[in-house]
Amino acid sequence: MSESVYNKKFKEHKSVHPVDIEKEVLDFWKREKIFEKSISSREGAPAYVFYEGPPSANGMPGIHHVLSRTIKDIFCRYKTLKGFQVHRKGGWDTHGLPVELQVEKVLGITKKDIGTKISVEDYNTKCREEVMKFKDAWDDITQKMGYWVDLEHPYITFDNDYIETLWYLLKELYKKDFLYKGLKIQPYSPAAGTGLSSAELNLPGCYKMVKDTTAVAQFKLQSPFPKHLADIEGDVHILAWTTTPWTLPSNTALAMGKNIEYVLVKTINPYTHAPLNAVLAKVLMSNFFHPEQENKDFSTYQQDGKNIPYKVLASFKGAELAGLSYEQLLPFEANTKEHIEGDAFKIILGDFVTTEDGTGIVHIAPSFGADDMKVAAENGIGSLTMVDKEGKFIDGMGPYSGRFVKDYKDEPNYVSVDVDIVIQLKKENKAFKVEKYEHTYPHCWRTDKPVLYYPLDSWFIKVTAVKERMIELNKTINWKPASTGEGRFGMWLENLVDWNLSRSRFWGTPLPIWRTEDGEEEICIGSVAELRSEVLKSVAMGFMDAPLADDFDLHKPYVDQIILTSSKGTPMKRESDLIDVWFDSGAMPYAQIHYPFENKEQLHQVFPADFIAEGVDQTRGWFYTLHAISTMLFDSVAYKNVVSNGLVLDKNGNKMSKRLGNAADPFQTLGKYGADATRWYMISNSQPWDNLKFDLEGIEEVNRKLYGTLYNTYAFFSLYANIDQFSVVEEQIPLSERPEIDRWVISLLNTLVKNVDAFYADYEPTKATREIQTFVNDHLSNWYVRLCRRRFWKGEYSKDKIAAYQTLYQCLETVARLMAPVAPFYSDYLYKCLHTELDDAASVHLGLFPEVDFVAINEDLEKRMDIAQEISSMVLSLRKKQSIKVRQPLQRIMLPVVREGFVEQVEQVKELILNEVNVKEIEYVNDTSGIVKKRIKPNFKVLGKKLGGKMKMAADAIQQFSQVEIQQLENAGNKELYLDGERFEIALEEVEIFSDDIEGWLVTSNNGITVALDIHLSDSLLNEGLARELVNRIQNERKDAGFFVTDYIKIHVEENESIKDALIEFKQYICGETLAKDLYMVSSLPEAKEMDINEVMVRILIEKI
RNA sequence: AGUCCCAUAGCUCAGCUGGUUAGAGUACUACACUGAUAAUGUAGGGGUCGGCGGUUCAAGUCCGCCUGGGACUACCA
Repeated sequence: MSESVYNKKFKEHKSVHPVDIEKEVLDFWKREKIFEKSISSREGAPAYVFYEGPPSANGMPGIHHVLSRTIKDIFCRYKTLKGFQVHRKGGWDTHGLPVELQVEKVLGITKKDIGTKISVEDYNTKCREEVMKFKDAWDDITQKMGYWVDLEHPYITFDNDYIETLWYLLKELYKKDFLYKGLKIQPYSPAAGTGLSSAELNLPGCYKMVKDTTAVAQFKLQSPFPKHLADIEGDVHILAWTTTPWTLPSNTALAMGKNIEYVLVKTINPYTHAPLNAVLAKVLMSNFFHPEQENKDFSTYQQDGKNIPYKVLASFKGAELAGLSYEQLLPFEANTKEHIEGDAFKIILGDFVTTEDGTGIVHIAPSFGADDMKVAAENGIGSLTMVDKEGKFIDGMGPYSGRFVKDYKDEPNYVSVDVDIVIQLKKENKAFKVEKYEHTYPHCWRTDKPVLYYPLDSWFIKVTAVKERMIELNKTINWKPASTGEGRFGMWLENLVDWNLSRSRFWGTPLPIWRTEDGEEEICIGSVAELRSEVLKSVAMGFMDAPLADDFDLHKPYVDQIILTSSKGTPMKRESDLIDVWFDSGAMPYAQIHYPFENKEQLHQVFPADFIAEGVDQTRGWFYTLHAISTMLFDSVAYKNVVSNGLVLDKNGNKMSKRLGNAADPFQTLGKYGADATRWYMISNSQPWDNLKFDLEGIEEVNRKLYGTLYNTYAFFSLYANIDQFSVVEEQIPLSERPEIDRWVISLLNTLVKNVDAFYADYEPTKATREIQTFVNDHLSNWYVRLCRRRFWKGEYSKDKIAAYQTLYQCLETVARLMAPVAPFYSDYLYKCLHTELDDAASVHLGLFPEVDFVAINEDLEKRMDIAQEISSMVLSLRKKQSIKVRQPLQRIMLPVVREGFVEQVEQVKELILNEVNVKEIEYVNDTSGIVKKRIKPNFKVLGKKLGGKMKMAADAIQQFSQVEIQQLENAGNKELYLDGERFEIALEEVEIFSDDIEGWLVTSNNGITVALDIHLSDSLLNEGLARELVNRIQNERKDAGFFVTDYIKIHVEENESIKDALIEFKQYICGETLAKDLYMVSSLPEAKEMDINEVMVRILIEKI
C-alpha cells in the first residue's frame, strides 16, 4: 500500500451517483443487519410503539406509498436515535372486495358464477394466491426506498391465528351486547341480488343523471281538523313531492318541519278541476302558483289546468299539524294498516325537512330511505315493504303486483310503474302536479341498474353506545393536522351510526355466529378451541361426521359446513355474512400478536400505539376502526399521535391515475434520482397533510442543491484533511479559543439541533428539513466554508487550522445525524466517511441524536454575523455598481453609527467583513458630523396602540420631519406633535430612525444599516490589485497544468513596465499565495503563455520544482 | 348536501399572536468569480396575496359569503 493512500483517512470520491451510494449502503445494511441491530441494541430501552397500516399486495405500490411510508419511517428512525426501541411489524391486508374483483377479472367470471362455474373453495384459493401477487414488488420498493419495517414476520389478515383474534374480539363485543342483528336501510341492487357498500356506490360513474317521473301527491287529512282549521269547507289535502312514485304505496307517514311556515290554500286541482284545499310550505307557493292569480275569481277558471286561481286561507307552523292522521293514498289488500307494525298515516316532524324544493312536506316510506326509517322509528311509525328483493311489487298490490319498479330485466316493452301510478293518482284526484325531473341517482356498478334503498338484515356493532367515550378519547389524541382530528374525524364521531359489519361476500373473515333456524338460540364463537368443542357436540348428535381437522381453515366454504348444536339439540347454522374488512385492520393491534391466545401479558407493550400515519382517506377508515375497537373493548385510545398525509398529485395538481397516464412510477423515480432525494423532496416541499404536487424537477433540485452542496463541502473537507492528516481523535480545541466564525457556526449548529429536535418531536418533518437545508446551504457552505477556505489550505498545521477542521467536521457529522431520519442512505454514507476510526459495522442509525450544547449558543454572536453578512452583501453590491472587481482592494468603508453598541458589534466581525469584500479599513461616522442624512419612520405597532384613529395623520407628519426635527427628537428623547390641533408627545422609542445617505459618498442602505464605500484607488492599491490578478492567473495555470495543491513551483515573468512595480512590491505575497519558491523577471519568454492582466498582456511561465 | 384541506412571483413554497418597500428557492437575463466547479457571488424584470364584503387607525394575516382544486362522508322528498 502506498503511503499516500494510507494517509487518506477520509474517503475522497470522484463524482458518485446517489443511486450507487444507496446501493452500497443497502448492501451494508443487509450485510451487517443494521435494521435488526437498531432494534436489538435498544433492548430494555423504553418502547416507542408504531403500527403499520397494512397495505394490500394485490396492487402495485404507487408513489403515494413512498410518501406515507417515508413519514412513518422518519419518526421510527428519529425515535430510535432518541434511544427508544421501535419495533415495526409489517402487515398485509388480504381480504375484501378489491381482491375478489381482481380474481374475477383474472378468471373472467362474475359473482354469479361462484358456486356454479367455480366452487367457493377454488375461488377462495385463488383469492389467497392473488392477494399476494405483488408482494415481491412491495418488498422491493420497501427496501429501495429505505423503509425499515419487519418484512420477515408480517401479520397477514387471512391467517387462521389472525382470524381467531378477530373472533375473540367479536365475542367480547357480543358479550357486552355490542353486537346485534337488525334491519337497516341499505343500498341494494335488485338486479345483482346483493347489498352494496357505500364504497361500491362511490365508484366512479355510479351516480348518473336520470330523468324520473315525479309527482306531488295529495294526502287527504282526516277529520276532525284542529281548531284553527275547523271552519274550512270541504277536505284538506297535504301536498308532498316524490321522485320515486313507486314508493307511494309503501307510504306510512308525512314529515313536516317544526318551525317551517305552512299555508292552507284554496285552489283547484289542475287535472280534475275539482276544488281543493291544499297545505304546503309558504315559501314554496311560487313553485305552484302565479302571484297574479291570487284571490282571482274562481268562476273565471277555464278548466284547462292553467292560470289556477288560489287564495290563502290560513297560515301556521308545521308543529301545529303534528300528530294528525290522513287517509292512505294508495290502499291495496296487501298494504292495509293491519300489515303495519306500529302507527301509520300520521303527520310527524323531521329535522331534515327543508324548503329547498318540493312542497316542504316529505313523503315517508321507511323501507326505502334511511332518513325515513330513522324518523319513523323515532315517532313509532311502522313500515310497509311493498317491493320484494327482486325489485318487483309483491302480490296483493292490484294492477302493480309482480311489476318491476325499474327495468331490471331489460324487458323490451317495459312500462314504467312510476308513470302508471301517477296516471292513477291523476285519475283519482290525488295528484297536484306531475313532471319529469332530472337528478343524479346511484347505479349498481356491476349491472348498471338503479340501486334501491332496501331494508336488509345485517349484523351491527353498537358503536353509538360508546359515542361519548370515543369523542372524549379522541380529544387526547395528537392529530397532525389538528383540524382533521377536530373536523373530519370529530364530526364523524358526532354523527356516528352503528357499524354495519355484514358483507355478503366470499373472501373475508366469517362472522362467528351460529343460529337455530327459528332464531331462538344463537352462539358466538370466540376461539378455535371453542369451535372445536362445539363441533364435538354436533358429532355426538350426528349433525357432523368428524371433529375439526387440526389444520382447519376458518374461511368459507369450510366454516359454512359446520353445524353446531343448540341447547335443545337442534341444529344451528352459521349466519352467512362475512365481516367488513375494516374490522380486520382495526383489530390489528391485537391480532398481530394473536392476542389473547399468545402474548397475553405483552399487550401493554404494543398497545396503544405512540404513532401511526396513513393517508387522510383513512380518517374514517383505519383511523376510525382502530379507535372504535379500542374504545369499546379496552376503553383506551389505539394511538396517541397520528399523522394523516395528503395526496400525491401530478405536477399540475391533478389526481394521478393509471388511466390518464400521469401516475409517477415509484421504481423509475427511485431508480433515477435515488430514495433520499425523493424522500427529502416529498418532505421538504410541502407539509405532509397538504397535497403534494409531485414534480420530478423538484427531486433533481434536491440532488443538486442539498446533496450536491453537502457533497462538495465534504469533498473540500476531505481533500485538505487528508493532506494535513487531520485526525478526529485529536484533542478538541476549546470553543473559547476558536475564532469568531467558528464559534458562530457552532452556535448556529446547536440552534439547529435544538430546533430540528423539537420539530421531529412535534411531528413537523417539513420544518425540520427546511431548517437543515438552510443551514447546509446558506450558513455552512455559502458563508462558513467560503470565508474559511484559506484557513484550510494556507500555512502550517496550526491551532487555527485544527480549529477549522474540528469545526467543519463537527458540522458535517452533526448534519449527518440530524438528517438521518429523512435521508437514511446519504446520512449513513457521510457518517461512515467521517468515522473511519470506527469499525465497519458502525452506522449513523445505531447512534444517538445529537445533544444540544446550550452554552455554545450565542445569540449576540449570531446577530452580529447577520450584520457582517448584511454589510458584506452591500459592499459587494456597491462594487458591482461601479464595476470594481473584488480582486481590486479598496481603502475603506464608512459606517454611520446610529445605534449604541453598533461599533462594538461590527468590530468583532470586522476582519471577516474586510476579507470578504477586500477592503483595508472600516471608519465609523458619528451623526454629529452632520454629513449623515437620516430618515424617520413611525413604529406602527407601538404608536398605533397609542394614537388609534390619528395614526395615519401622525405617520404622514412624522415621515415629513426635517433633518433638524429628527435631530431635536434624538437629542430631547421626545417631541411634540400637533394633530388636528391636539397635542401629542412622540417618544424616541416610538419611531425608527435610519441613516440614509452620506453626502458625497457611494452609499447604499438596507435593513437599517448604511454603508459608504471609498472608491479612490492609490497606486499601492492598484498594484495590489495587479498582484492579485497575477496570483489568480498563476493559480489557474497551476490547475491547468495538473499540479497537485501541495506542489511547489517557480515563476518566470516577462518584464513589463505596467506590472513591474506591482511585482516588486508584492513579490512575497505572490509567492506565498501560489506556493512559489521564487519569482524571476526575465527579459523575454517567447515560449510562455500570454495572459491578460487588467488589459495588459503579460507572458508568464511556471514550473514545478 | 355536509365536513375538512388548499389558493401569495412562470413554478415550488415561507410569511409568528393584524403594524407599512410582501420574502426565499427555482427558472429567465446580464455581469463577475474560478485551489469547493454537481459550484458560487451581484444585479434585474416578474405579485390588484383567488373574488366580493365586513371588523380595524391598520388585513396576505381576523370574520362572512362566493369561485376554483382536492379529499372524505352521505344521498334526501
